[in-house]
Amino acid sequence: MQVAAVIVDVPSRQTDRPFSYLIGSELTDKVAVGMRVIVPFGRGNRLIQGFVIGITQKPAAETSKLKKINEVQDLVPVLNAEMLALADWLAISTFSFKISCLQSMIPNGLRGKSEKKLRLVSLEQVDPVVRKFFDGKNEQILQPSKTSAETFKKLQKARAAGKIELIYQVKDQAKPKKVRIVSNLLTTSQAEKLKKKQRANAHQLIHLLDFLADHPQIMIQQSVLADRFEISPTAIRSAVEKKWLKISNQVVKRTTYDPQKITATTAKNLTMDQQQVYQSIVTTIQQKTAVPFLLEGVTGSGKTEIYLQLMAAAIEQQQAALLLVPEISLTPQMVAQVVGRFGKQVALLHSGLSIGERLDEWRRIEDGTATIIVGARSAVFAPIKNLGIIILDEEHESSYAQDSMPRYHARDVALWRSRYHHCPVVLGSATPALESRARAQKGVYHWLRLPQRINTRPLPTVALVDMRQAVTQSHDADFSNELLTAIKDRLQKHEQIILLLNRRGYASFMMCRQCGFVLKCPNCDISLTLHKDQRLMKCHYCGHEEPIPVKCPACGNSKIRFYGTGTQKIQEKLQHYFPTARILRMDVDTTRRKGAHQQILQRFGRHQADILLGTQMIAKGLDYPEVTLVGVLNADTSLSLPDFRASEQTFQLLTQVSGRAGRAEKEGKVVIQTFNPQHYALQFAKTQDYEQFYAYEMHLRHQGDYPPYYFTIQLAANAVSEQAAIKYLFKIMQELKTKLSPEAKLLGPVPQMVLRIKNQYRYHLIIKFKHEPQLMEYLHHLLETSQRQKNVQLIIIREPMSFI
DNA sequence: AGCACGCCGACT
DNA sequence: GTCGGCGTGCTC
Repeated sequence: MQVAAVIVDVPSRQTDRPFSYLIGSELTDKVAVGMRVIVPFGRGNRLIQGFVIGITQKPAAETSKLKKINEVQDLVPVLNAEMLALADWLAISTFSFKISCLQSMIPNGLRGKSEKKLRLVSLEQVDPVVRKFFDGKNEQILQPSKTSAETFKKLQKARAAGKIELIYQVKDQAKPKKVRIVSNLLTTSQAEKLKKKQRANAHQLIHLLDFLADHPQIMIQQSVLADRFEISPTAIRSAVEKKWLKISNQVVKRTTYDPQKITATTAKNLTMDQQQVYQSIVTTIQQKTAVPFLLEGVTGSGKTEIYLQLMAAAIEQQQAALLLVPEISLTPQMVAQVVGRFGKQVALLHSGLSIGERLDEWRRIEDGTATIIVGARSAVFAPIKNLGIIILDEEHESSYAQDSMPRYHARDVALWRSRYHHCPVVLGSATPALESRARAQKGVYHWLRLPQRINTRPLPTVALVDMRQAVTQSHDADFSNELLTAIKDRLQKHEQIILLLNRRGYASFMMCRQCGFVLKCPNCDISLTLHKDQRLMKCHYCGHEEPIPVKCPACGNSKIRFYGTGTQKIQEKLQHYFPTARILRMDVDTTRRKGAHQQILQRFGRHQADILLGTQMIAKGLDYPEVTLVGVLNADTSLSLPDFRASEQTFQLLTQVSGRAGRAEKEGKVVIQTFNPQHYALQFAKTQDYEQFYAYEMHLRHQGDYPPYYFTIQLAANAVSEQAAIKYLFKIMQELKTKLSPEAKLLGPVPQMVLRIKNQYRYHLIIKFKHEPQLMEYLHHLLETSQRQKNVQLIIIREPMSFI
């Protein structure tokens, strides 16, 4: 008998192992490793999705107790041997559930959605609430979020009484797209003849016949016919009736860009520096060796052109290329560059795609139609079969690390795949992550540098403004006179301005000036954030929201104030200073709608606004020649965070945003406002000297025993009882002390930055170590046994982004 | 995660 | 005496 090992879609510690299912005779030859199946699971035999990770032969005697696979969802496996091996490695190295790893490798559209359908069996003596739920129909899908607790209970009761039947089903989320294809049934001479017969005022039909005469036997999408050739649907309908045309439905792949709208570009000549870098890397493509490169190149040093030519080299060898960029850098500009060079063999994967578009792009990669793959973090799992090169641009970007299970870093996955495919990886950045730069130092990565800007244009001048003094002059804590003067000057010259509001670890909250009361979330230990546009106070951790109070909930006084600088407030101020300036604001509020982000950038690019005001998201990958001034309003809010990476992140942000000034003919200026002008991160940002920053920061990391000198692991314990969480971690710490070598360091248990979230107390323990061969195994053992510690949930995070 | 089984309080 | 609360433990 054939038995399949199935990883079921139940993300929990206890179900994180293969379950055996019988492959019924009707499914033999239809089930293969890597396919999605639907299986009954648990006592109620509810149907859920699963992945087949192995098939074995078993004697019939051993299979009597096994359940059978219900259905096979694929004709061809969605996961190949590489992906299954990668999932194994990912699950182990990131302490994640296997199912979470597998799910993150396929497009969302292939992820089955479990649904519960209720069927009314008997109409006799049915509770009115239940009757209302079914609303005249005899089947209804149960949506727990939309069903009231009362209805829920009544439904359960009716089910127990046998009046309702519960049906489980698994539904696909994406459907293939069908389009209407118009086929011309006329020959040129027929069309000409018919044209002469038309009445002179039948403009539409004559126009259509002209087209048909010119394009005999053409098959074309109806929408294209309408858009490009301006043939109205009415004319098409009447032509179909006249049997000139035939319309049929055809399954098509949705496209995410239109190559015809993008101008083709050709390879540019490389400078000597670029040529050298290119040569070192291209050799490893040709020799098919897995060499990791760190390409450290200042902004404007022409990294992108090298990427494009390296990808072309891979294509020349009949291999595919993967380019990873941070989500926010995946702008139409960026896409146009790649598509302009490679045309329709480019596949794009980013969050702006619909489920269906994403599925189609994934299929194009999978079947080998697309060989140049550009995408954000999760594109690192693109099902590319024959990889020639992987490029990770802006490799220091924290968005490459996923902060939910599986907590992977795209860089690590890229390195793994490079070893699997025997192809090089290029990690590119102007400001590499310290870890990467240190590895280059040690020779783990092959270090390449581009120290010169391509046109030898000087970097923009950077001015640090000491806000402690500036405030006394301008009487405005947000704008110094120096910045205001600079803005005024650029506005007069019709040049553009980018203003960055560094809002990391910063939000506007409510406080009573009478009694000092701060409005907090009832479930979490965090103050609620003001969302002016939605007229709500919101909790960013659990989603709790409540109306904005008009008087203090504690003392009833109406002297309440909202603290913290929001982009909205800054925009109002700015408009007050410069009444005629056109200001675009980009923050979470204005970009919530899909595509809004791109829209704002495009408007700014077309110079339909003078000032772009925004948070972090405006700092990346924008290249607007008209921008000659970049202002950073509050450089140090991110510095004050109790996090060992605070300086690094501040330096990277400031360097990056500075690079936005003066990219073309005009010289750029950067004004950075700060309350800590003497801080080294700001001083080095002023001189834009990464190497010096690196040396200094490494010295501090060494002193503080921080990464990259130590590896780190965070053990987080969440529990309703504060004592239980502390006690559990304390027990682990005692045990760890006996297992670890003396050079390993343990910190904690200490409360996490936000002590309580969703009514769970959160503590953690940090392990810093250099070489502990037994540690990973012990931690996995810990997770397996932790399920018995019912009241405490243990989460293990390898190399956490911060310790707070 | 769900779902059933099982053991204690407030109702007919 | 039963209904139903949610603690506990298992899912091929």
